Amino acid sequence: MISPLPRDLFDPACPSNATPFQIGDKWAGMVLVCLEEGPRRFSELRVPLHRVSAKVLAETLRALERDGMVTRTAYDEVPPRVDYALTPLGRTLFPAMDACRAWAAEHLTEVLDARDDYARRGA
Amino acid sequence: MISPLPRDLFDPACPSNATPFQIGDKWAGMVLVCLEEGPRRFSELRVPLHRVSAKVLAETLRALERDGMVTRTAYDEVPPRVDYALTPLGRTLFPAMDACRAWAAEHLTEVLDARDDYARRGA
DNA sequence: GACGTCGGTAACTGCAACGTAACCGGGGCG
DNA sequence: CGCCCCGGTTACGTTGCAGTTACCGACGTC
Repeated sequence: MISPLPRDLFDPACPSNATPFQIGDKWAGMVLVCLEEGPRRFSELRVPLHRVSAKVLAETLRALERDGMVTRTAYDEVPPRVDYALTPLGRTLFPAMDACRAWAAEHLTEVLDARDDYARRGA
Repeated sequence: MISPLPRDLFDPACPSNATPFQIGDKWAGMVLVCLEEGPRRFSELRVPLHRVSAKVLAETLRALERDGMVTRTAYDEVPPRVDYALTPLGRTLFPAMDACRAWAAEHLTEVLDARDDYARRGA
């Protein structure tokens, strides 16, 4: 067991949930963040990503595997076990992702204020 | 007239077209890039963004205006004239966008190779 | 009077994303 | 026997995004 994933990515206070950037599809960025500290099993990923159905998580993981961002390792055991880990290529995404998340953390309130102003002007 | 927009953003060689990142929606990032050098009219934006329908471009611009990224200025003239310009907040996005585009420029071939490998393993 | 310009909007259509629920194998366990 | 475990797959329905087409007003031009 590596360290737990303490963050709730769906917390409205979490900038990653409000970033205007996305990686690939809607969930791929969050999956990469969940893998940052080490390999995870399918069902471990489902805990922090509880808003994602198994189907969509499986599709997201296969897309990331296809693009060389993660590796999928199946162990021939009972009960079956599979884990997913970042590749070196996947790790190269973090600087860019961090820049996006930093932008969101810094400017989120400005965006929300702009939306309020816009709504009031329309009203 | 400011300088023209020479790049074809849909050129397969253009990394911005292959970035796994998006800003907001599918087109917003490209619109911001097109506005980087100065204000543009609606129909000027349609030239480099010729793959976007007028409807979607209008929706994208309104979303960016709502979020305080661009300003819309309508001149009461005949024929009507409207232009769009980046706000200071919109300009703050460029460092993060540049990080994303740099990632794509650097790693695009690796992603394409990974896809080829994946397709061959599946075949 | 017909047509073009500019910056859109409205209505319709198709399709991809996403969610839900059921089901799978192959063993362990009560 | 019957049910649980894990890591999914399959079928099916809904939602929302994107594209196409047609149309608008107010004026200039042929």
